[in-house]
Amino acid sequence: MELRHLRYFIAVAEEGNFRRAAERVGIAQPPLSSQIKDLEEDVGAQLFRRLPRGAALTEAGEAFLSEVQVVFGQIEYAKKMALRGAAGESGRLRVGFTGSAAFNDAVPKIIRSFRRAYPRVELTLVELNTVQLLEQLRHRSIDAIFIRPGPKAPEGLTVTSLPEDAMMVVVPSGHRLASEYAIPLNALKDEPLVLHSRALGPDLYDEIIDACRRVGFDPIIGQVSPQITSIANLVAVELGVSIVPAPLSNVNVPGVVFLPLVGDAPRARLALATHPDDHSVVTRNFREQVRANIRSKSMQNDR
Amino acid sequence: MELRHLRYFIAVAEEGNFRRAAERVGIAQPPLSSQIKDLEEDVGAQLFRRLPRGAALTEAGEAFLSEVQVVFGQIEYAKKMALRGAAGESGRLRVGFTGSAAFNDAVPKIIRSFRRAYPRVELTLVELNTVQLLEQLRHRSIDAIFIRPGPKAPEGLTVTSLPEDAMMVVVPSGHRLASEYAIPLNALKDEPLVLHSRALGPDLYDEIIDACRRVGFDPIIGQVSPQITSIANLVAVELGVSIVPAPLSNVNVPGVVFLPLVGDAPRARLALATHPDDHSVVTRNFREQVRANIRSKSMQNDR
DNA sequence: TTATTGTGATATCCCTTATGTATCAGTTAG
DNA sequence: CTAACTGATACATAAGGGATATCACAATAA
Repeated sequence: MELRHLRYFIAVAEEGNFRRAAERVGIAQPPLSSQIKDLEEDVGAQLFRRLPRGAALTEAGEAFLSEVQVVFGQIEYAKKMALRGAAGESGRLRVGFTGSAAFNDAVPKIIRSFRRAYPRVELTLVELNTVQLLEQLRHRSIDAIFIRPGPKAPEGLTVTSLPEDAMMVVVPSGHRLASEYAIPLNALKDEPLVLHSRALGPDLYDEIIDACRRVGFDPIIGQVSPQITSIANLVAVELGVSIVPAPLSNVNVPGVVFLPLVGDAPRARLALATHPDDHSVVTRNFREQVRANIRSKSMQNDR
Repeated sequence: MELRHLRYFIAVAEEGNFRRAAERVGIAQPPLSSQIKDLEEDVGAQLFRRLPRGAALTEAGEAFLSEVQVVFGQIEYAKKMALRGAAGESGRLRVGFTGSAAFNDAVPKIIRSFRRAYPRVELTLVELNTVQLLEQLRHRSIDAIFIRPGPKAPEGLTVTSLPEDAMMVVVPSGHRLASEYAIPLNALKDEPLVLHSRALGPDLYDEIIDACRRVGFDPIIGQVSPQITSIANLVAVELGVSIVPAPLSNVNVPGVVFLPLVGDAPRARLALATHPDDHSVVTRNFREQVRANIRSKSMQNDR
């Protein structure tokens, strides 16, 4: 059976007359009769009752018609969806981000604006540490990740840099530095530093250590935090002080004070990375959306 | 576009390889490439990304596939429904009946058993008077009717006779005959007779008048009832007595008594009529069901 | 009745087009 | 580099969808 058979069948059913139906579908009557006959053989039932004056649907034909009419609509819909897919307006996008990136207000803003622009794209969000994110991205089980990279971009990935975040010092409320407005980095040289495990995010870890060394001291590593987001909580119970990306100060943790750094300070870079072999239109659109957001953000024109 | 294109497309999508897909659909690889190309042109988007090692669906292809897969299932379903339709297992049946036929217990029993046997047939029930029923049947806007015909069957219709009902006399509770067990018809010769309008059911009307004449009197026509089913109510308010098909005595009307007739009495024939040009399998099945019910009823083997 | 008209079915030829064969161009492995 | 895959291209072939002419049948008109 071919769609042709169904087109002809519907024409005859609607015209109730082979000759007119033939004219309508643009062929002569005899081949139409022949095609209908073929269809009836395929279906296994007579679809029309041939009358001296036209043709009427049998019950089999009625039943067949009512089911078959939707086929063409379905195919049209399939074509439409294919075009949408080609435009990246539908599909799937799996986005990963580190805990520290999540608190950067640009990231949720980007996610929101993408969702508005492509509401038919099925969006999955995953929070993992940087190492896991990079691994998943290489396996193509995630399409795009927000990470905090080191001074040089990760190799073998397509990277789009986002505006850097400042870093802030976190000290317990009762700490001697708590009342300062801003402090230089080397004010921390005798303080035990609460840091996340290097294995979770080596670049940000190294950035902090390197910055300390640049200003002339080797930091004392205190408690190791299992997640970046819980550093403030460890500081609150006076296990040390820490240095975190500024957006983390948005989290309200009682018992800690966030202080800006002056002078040479570590940088919290933020970047979007995608797989270089990923030519998916959805991913491309997402990267484009990120760039558009960077532009509008730098113009203070977001939302 | 033809179904062939979709079959080929699905094969390539599932195999991820033109050569294997070609083998699977039983053609050579070059024509397969050509057909897919035609399909892509028709859809207006590239459906496959041709890789050095096989072919992968593009996003357009993914979207197209997910919509197109149901098409073949739909067509198979259409074929199945066509065969069901051919067997009279689906379709529509419009059944009409007169008010007096509705109270014959055979009629609802037949409807019920047909519904059980052909649950997919869409059954419509209409209650009208005999004249209207006949008219609708001739226009083919009803498929089958239960009527109370005269001594000779209506002409130009396919008629199946059902068992006759006895007729009973209805008198007000306070009537002088109310205490009898059974009465002869001519006991009513001086009583005004409540009858339905002759226009609603001329055959039953004539049958009653004729029976009275056979036993030697011309009945006095009293109140004319707009419907057969309300005759008992008119009798209850002492507008006269009446003669009705026995099944109507099942209706509980306070203030009336139903009495059997002895000797020569009018007959309440019951018949199913269908249109002779109606070769619908559903209608045929319904007639068959009626005959089966008559047989089982005569054996007291119903339900 | 007979003639006419309109219906779908049949017979036959033709030509479009789907398919097959041979081959090419590109990439990946060994 | 060669061998072995991949899909694309060029061209020949033949299957079959379609056109034309005609038939058989029924309803209608004359």
